[in-house]
Amino acid sequence: MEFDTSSPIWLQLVTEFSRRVATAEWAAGERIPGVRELALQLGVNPNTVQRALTEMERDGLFRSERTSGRFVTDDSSRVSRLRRELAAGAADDYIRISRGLSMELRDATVLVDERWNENDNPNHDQARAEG
Amino acid sequence: MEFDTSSPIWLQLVTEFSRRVATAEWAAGERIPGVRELALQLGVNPNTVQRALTEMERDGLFRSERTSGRFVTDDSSRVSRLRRELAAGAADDYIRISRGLSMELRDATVLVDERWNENDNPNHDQARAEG
DNA sequence: CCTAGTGTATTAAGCACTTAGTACAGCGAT
DNA sequence: ATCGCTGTACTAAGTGCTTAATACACTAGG
Repeated sequence: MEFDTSSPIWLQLVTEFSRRVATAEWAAGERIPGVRELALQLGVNPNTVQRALTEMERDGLFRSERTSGRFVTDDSSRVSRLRRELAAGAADDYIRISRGLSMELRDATVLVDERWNENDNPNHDQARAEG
Repeated sequence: MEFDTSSPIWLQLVTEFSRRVATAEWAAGERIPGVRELALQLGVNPNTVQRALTEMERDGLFRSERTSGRFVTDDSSRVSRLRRELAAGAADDYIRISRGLSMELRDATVLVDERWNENDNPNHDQARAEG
C-alpha cells in the first residue's frame, strides 16, 4: 500500500482499516490478520500497525484476545454507524472546502457529477496547489 | 487560526494561503503581510510561514522582492487555474472516499445536498473513525 | 513437554517538523 | 548616516513518527 508522507502512517492505517470494516471486507465478528502479517502486507513496521489497531480498539471497532488474535466487533450497528460517519465526514470535508472557495451548492454537486466517472483511471491528474 | 496536529503546519498554511489567493481575499498583484506579521496573526513561528510561502513561490503563486515584501502573482489565469484545481482536488478526494465505501454517485451527491446547510454551525458534529 | 503463533511492551536510532533566537543584506524614509 | 522594515539563513533544542530488534505472557496443536 502507498502512504502519504504528509500525515502519520498509523493514521492512514486507521482510515484504511476503517474502510475495510465499513465495507465488510473485514466482516463483523471476523478474525483479522495478526500485526506481523498485516505489517508485511502493507510494507510497514508491526509497531505502526499496532498503533493504528490500538486506537481503533478504543473506539470499539475491534476486540483483541491476547493469544488467539484480533476480531472485528460483533456489533453490526457499530459497523453501520462507522460507515455513516465515514461518509458524512468525507462529505463535510468537501462542503467545508467548497464553501471556503465561495462555491454554491449546485456547483459542488455538479462538480462531483462531472468527475465521478473520470476517477476510474488511477493515473488521473491529481494536481494540487502544494504540488 | 487552529491547526491539526496530524499534518505539518506549513502544509496547512499552504492550503489556507491557496484559499486566500483563489478567493481573491489576497487579490492578484497585491502585497501580502510579511512573514513576521503573518506568523503573529496565525500564532506560529515565522520560519513555518516562510516554509509555506517558499513552496508556493515555486508554483508561481507569489513573487518576493527582497526588501519591499511579497506579492500575489499578476497572472490572473494562474489564479483561476488554482481555484479550479482546489475545487477539483476536493471533489476527487470526496469521490475517492465515496467509491471506497462502495457508494453510488447518487448517494454521494444526495449526501452533499443534505449536509450543505447543516455546516453553517461551526460546533457541528465532527465525529470521525479515528476519534 | 515443546513449538509456533498470538498481543503487547521496551529500547535505541534516525528523521522531519516546530520553535526560539540570532544574524545578515538590501531598500526606503527621515 | 540612521532607523526600520523587508526576505532569508542558520543553529540548538524539543517533540512525534518510524523502524529494527528484542523480549515476555499466554494458548493451541502436536
